[in-house]
Amino acid sequence: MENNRVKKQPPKKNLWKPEEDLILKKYVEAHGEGNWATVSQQSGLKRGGKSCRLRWKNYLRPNIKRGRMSQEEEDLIIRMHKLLGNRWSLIAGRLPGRTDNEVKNYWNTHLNKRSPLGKRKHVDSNDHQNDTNSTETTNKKSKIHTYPMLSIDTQKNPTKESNGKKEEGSTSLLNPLMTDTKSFNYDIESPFMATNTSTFVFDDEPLIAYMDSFALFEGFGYTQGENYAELGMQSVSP
DNA sequence: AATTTATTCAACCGCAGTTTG
DNA sequence: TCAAACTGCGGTTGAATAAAT
Repeated sequence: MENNRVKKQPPKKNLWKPEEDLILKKYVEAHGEGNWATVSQQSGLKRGGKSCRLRWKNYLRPNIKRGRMSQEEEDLIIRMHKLLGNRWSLIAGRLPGRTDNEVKNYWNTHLNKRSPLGKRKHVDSNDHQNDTNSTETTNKKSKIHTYPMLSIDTQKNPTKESNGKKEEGSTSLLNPLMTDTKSFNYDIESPFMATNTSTFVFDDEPLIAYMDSFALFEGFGYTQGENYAELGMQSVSP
């Protein structure tokens, strides 16, 4: 299925061509990253800045790791997704050489289906935000973020969702929430527990928010086996 | 062998946060 | 202070390919 997908590459609409890659690579190596909006003008590429940035970030930048995820990487994705939800850039930040897009795709195609509740759409179908207009509330940057493990209702947050730059691979998942402790509601769900659909709402910001999420994550001290047992999941190769 | 269905993943889209003038 | 431009993110799409019929 996923093997030998590169054997033949007929021209595909909007797919980057090797010569385009070369131009972009040389340009970035010469001028550095950033200023993506001007790349197409300066380099002659007929691509938008966002497309150039994405191509560089996901395929051209140094130290990109291609190919199958190792068991260790897969385990880490599962564990981190339990903690972080769909924070793909954060998860990818802990996987050297892997991109958020790759992690996201891998989750959606390989791991999500293994979840007892199936794909995210099924997960969402079970929660409050999917009552009626699910497409509005679950897609894009909806104000209510629902993750398998942790969701943060930012509408109840008087401050901005994030007051700082999202730091790729950083440890500041909950840091933005530290700015105001007055009225946060955390809906914590446990989709991996087949019978548990409980929702916990904290009126006060939990202590967890003050901790480095990854230090916390590591501090759980899970071994992989224990972690899977807790998740009700099994470590199964694709 | 031909057709249909399922899967994968690169790329795009829209939104929100940040920066700049 | 504000608006426009830029940047980065997660969700979604759709072509290519594999598998099933």
